Amino acid sequence: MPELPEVETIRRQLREAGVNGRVIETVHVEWPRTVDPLSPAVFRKQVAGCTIERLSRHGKWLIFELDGENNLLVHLRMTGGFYLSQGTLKKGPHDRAILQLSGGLNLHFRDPRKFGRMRLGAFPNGLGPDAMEIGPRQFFQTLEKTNRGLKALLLDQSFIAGVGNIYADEALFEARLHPERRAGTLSEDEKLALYHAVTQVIQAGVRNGGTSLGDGQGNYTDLNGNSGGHGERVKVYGRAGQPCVVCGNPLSQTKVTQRTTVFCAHCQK
DNA sequence: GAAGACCTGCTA
DNA sequence: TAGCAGGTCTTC
Repeated sequence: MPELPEVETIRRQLREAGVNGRVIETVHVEWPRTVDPLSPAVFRKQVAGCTIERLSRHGKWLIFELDGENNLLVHLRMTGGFYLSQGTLKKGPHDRAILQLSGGLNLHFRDPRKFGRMRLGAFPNGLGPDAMEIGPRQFFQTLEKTNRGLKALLLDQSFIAGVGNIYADEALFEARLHPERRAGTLSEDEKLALYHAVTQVIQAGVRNGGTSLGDGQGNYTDLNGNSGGHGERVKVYGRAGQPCVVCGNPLSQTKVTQRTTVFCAHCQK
């Protein structure tokens, strides 16, 4: 569930909570595959005793910059999230890993579907420029190298890092471009519209503290268990059959690259 | 590309 | 009970 804005919200909240500067004293791994390919024992050994110097992010990866050789790289995948507790450790039902930090702060990595991953490394591999930082030139260059469908391209993290299913649909709607439109057919104006749409949608998501939809179990909540405020601003995702906010025609739903895709067949060409 | 794998829990 | 989910990997 979490895309760039949700990860960024969590990063900011972790920083505000004073996680950086603390020593990781004890590491608990409750679901071994969370730390794959390392064994829990090796992972614990490598992480325990390190200081969290800074928290950064690239795309959907949260980066705990450590004082050792490695950084702790975390991907929340579909249902991952963090919460904090203080004092005596009480494990929650979906906790997959817990870092006990200096000062009695416990950082719980919660992940009902167990897809989330914690890795050790300098930096996550295979990512293109971050969606909050990509410039128009860079965006255009990559766009011009391919003739793939636009939705598939936006979801490709090696093209642009951080866009997921919700924000891809929202960006394509804002740009008035059909999700299966081929990159090679875009006019200069359309390329620019897409660039602005992607950056605007992502930035709006960050400003509003991320997107939560419905109240399902896997739904995104921030560090404090609160829903993101962007859900009510979503114009197409999850609104199939409802009227387009621009033209009033019902929104269409299809599958593109095996992902649910909602768009306005009238407005998006 | 497409399809399956990885997983659980909610909704219809 | 079947179907679906905000993500990525691997294997055709």
